[in-house]
Amino acid sequence: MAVRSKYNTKQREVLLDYLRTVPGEHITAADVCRYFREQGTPIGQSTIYRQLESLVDEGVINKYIIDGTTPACFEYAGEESHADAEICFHCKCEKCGKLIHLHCDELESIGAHLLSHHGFRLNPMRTVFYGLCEDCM
Amino acid sequence: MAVRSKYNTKQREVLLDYLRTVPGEHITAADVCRYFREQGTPIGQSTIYRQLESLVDEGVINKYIIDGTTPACFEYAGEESHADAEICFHCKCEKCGKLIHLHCDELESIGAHLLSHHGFRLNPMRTVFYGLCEDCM
DNA sequence: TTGCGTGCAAAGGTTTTGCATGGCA
DNA sequence: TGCCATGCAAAACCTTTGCACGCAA
Repeated sequence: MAVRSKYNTKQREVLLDYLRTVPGEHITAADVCRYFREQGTPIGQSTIYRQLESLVDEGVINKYIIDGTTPACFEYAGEESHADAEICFHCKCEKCGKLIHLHCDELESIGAHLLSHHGFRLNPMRTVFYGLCEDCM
Repeated sequence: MAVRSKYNTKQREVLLDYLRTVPGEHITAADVCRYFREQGTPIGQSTIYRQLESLVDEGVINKYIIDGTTPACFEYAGEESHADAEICFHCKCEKCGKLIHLHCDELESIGAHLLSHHGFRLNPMRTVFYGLCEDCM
């Protein structure tokens, strides 16, 4: 990973600028489209999809896929060495569809447990806990 | 959960019959459609999607979503009463597609943790851990 | 008889692709 | 100058929905 794209275009630059202003937030491709449209400097959606894909490959942003029916969301991860990258878990309510983002040390430990006891390297970015949220219980 | 559907239609019956013949295999909605079409007894795709959804709700089959662009796949899980069934977690390898069933007290404790600390009632039947298995690491 | 299940067709929504144009190096 | 990136439109894709008809209980 960390394969830089060949060209440094204006679109790539402003997209990165925007992503840097919302670290830790989860935004969709549609959010990005809307943001630049409302700024008066729209970017083609294919460009946005293609740039986001590149940035994921480079490790600059993370991509979260919740399920097949909701759009994928992206999160700025940082451009330095990301040894300190935060792990984010997701809980999705089966009833109201609400998505909850969790940063929790205890949950992070299950990754280590799965690896040491079950020989399985958990990918938290792809893993979603299904169940019932507080309001729907 | 485990809410039986009200009617026992012919389509539901043959769909279940088919699923029972491929336990442990991962099949897509399109696979099911094609199977019955080739059998000469086609079933409408909306029926298939709706029945599969019901069966997931009832816990008879599991649904696995790899990502947003590939079709979801389903796996027969069994119809025994799940009232006293032990809790079973699933790990799916993103690379080879292998599915691992886990019975583990430590993992079960995360359900309690999610409930007490995050107000979220985990549904283990629907939750899949994605990552890499031992062979693919 | 009641109302759920079915099936066709069409919509829905996200993501990808074709292709001509424009811009970076 | 040589490619790559862009952007528009349209396609591709899986899945869901509307609606009339049929069938289970």
